[in-house]
Amino acid sequence: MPYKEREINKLYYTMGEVTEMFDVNASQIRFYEREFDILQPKKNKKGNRLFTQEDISNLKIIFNLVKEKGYTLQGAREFLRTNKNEAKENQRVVDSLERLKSFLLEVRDSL
Amino acid sequence: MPYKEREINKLYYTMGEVTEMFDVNASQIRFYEREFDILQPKKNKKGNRLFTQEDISNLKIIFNLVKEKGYTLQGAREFLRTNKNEAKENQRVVDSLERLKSFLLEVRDSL
DNA sequence: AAAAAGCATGCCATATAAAGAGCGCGAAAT
DNA sequence: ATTTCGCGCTCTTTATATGGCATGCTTTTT
Repeated sequence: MPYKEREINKLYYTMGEVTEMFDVNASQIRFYEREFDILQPKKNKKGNRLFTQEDISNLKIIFNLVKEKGYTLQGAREFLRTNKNEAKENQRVVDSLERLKSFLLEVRDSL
Repeated sequence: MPYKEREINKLYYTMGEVTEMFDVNASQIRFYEREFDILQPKKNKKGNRLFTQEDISNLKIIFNLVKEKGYTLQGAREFLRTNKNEAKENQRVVDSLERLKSFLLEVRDSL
């Protein structure tokens, strides 16, 4: 009989659990769900939300950005969006700078 | 048209210059002055504001945080309190790159 | 069965934040 | 002397963010 961490690795959290966890009310969670694409909890046949660990994690990030860091919802959205593509963006910047460098060398040589 | 990092910097900027520089209206600048301790432009005998280079620099940082990054004023205040030096340095780099960019654009157009 | 609890959607109300607008005044410039 | 600019002040407006309610449907409890 293998050891299972059922409590810790819960599959799904209910709306009530989530509101208690973050000490907010349900309408705010639903509101955030509308505001942030990354929040997409599953729903059961009845329609009740089933928040995954991933959803909880995303909510933590969002609440941190908004409540601790002082981002607007808009700002938090953009932050999340650009952090997702962080690697891509870095590469893009590097490429851009490389092109810039060779251009500068050309300019210098033409003077 | 040589590229110069350093520009001849004015000692003081008037309210009109500042509002045009940031494309905002005066009440917002005055508002920010109340909201951010860091903003303390001098005033002449008449009471008109004399914005120093330092004030401009601080305004740039604030506008970047609020308009680009999506911070609330409250969030920007806290950010500045703990990251003022880093923010300054970042802004310095950004300014430098933007001057470089416009220089490059001029070069391109002159070809 | 009846009552209560939990959650759904949808709409409206509220609070605060952020920005803009109007005004009368005065100094300086044209 | 008229215009321009900016002052402080106050009032409004707009946007953001959150809360709350009405109603209805299941599930759980009494």
